[in-house]
Amino acid sequence: MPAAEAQLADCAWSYGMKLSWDINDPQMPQKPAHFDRFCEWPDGHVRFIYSSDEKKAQRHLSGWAMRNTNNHNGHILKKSCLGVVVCAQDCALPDGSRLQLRPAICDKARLKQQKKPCPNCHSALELIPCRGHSGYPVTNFWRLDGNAIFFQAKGVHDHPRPESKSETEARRSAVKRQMASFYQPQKKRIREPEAGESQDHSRHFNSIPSLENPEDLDVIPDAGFPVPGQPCLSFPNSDAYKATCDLTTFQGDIVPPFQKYSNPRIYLPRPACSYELADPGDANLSPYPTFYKDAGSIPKDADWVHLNTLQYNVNTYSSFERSFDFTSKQHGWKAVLGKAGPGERLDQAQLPPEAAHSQYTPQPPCRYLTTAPPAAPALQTVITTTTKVSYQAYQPPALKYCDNVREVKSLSSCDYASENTQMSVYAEALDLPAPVVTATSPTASLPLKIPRDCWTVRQHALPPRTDGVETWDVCPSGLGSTVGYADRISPFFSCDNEDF
DNA sequence: CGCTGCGGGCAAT
DNA sequence: ATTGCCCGCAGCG
Repeated sequence: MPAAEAQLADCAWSYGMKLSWDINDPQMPQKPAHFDRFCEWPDGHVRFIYSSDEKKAQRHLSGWAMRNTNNHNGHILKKSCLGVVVCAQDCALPDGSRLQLRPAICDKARLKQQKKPCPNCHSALELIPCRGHSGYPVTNFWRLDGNAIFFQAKGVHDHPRPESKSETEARRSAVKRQMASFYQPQKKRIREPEAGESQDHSRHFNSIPSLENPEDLDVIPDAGFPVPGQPCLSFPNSDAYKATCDLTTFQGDIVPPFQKYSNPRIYLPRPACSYELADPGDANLSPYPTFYKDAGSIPKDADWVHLNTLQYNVNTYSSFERSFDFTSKQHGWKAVLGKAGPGERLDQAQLPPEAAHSQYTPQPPCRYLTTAPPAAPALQTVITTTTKVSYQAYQPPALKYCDNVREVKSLSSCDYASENTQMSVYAEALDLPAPVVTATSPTASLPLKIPRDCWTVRQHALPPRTDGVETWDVCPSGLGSTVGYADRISPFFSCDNEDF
């Protein structure tokens, strides 16, 4: 897996953020010196510059479920996030994680999808809309200019990651094959793994955190979770990564897949830029042979059929969430939003974004990287205040400058990282309320372990924009990272942005 | 059948 | 004017 790791490491570095540009600029940077590796899970206010030869950029792919949004600008493709489909009852999958399906992009298909029952507990499915951009869905912008594809994201996803597109597709194709083989009379039930699907799954199994009592575990997060500041991290520890790869634990849905590790430290090695399927050579690692609990009642729904795989594929960071009381936050969020079924979106849309943000925020590791020590009461205060600030900041683009570096430093009880793993972040992006919650979450009681316990945020003397926007460098210690850290630090900066 | 991009149209700000 | 979003259409796999 060295190649994949290298890829991730590359992906973690954003050239696009080093340059000063906005997707709406009349002139894009001409002839970029080099291009960014494609990042499948961009989060936060990030910008990438891809080569126009980059296939995935050409197709405007994203791990997030992004749908086309008409912005009446033929030159800039805008997409907005659909969120994630979860079980309305928040039921636990066999491994303890939560269902997180990829919302169908097509409206009709999505409605249909939401009418289906939870493949795990048969209760309703529920679409968690994305409100990561000041109450609106996170938006991604694509613009082709010359030999470069410019990508800009606005907002921080305030929901878990859905399945990636490749995972969904793999699952669908797997279902087809599954059904095809099942309906062949006397066909053996223990199906042989098929390269096309197993390659994907094997990769994801490799990334499965092993756990029994997630709440008791130390977690070293990486990009397996929506990470505004580090959407594409490399594995912090490849040994640990391998340590979670005992595939024999996935050979049945009765045996808890993680029981072997009663008290492990969890590494969440899910590749953030996992758009490539793994080596088909791992075909024998497919979970399918032991898939069905009851071969006599094979569901026809793709989500059903592939559930066992899905739970590993899509929830590699669910254990992380649980480690941070994710579910309770989710419930709190639901409480605010009211009960919802399909079509809830409209109801939720009526809510002030502050409510959603302050109640429901799956907390990316990087947010915890700011090991802010405040206790819960302080958290509440900050949430209220900063969300307001953030929201206000979003309207009139009156710039206040982010000049308090010390506050940033105080966010992380850490040393300072090496210079060559830095990324730049524009202070202009500091506008989102969502990270406020997380940035101030007390981590002292949380079982989180941060890689090298350190992030660096410092003012950056990079190409000053004429509009007075300043640039910041943010870097996780010892790790290449990307962007969006601004979102985490925004509340403390009380920065307004220029509202891209 | 679903994904994707396009573009008309509407409503709110 | 901008932004968000709904809708339908067409091309594609």
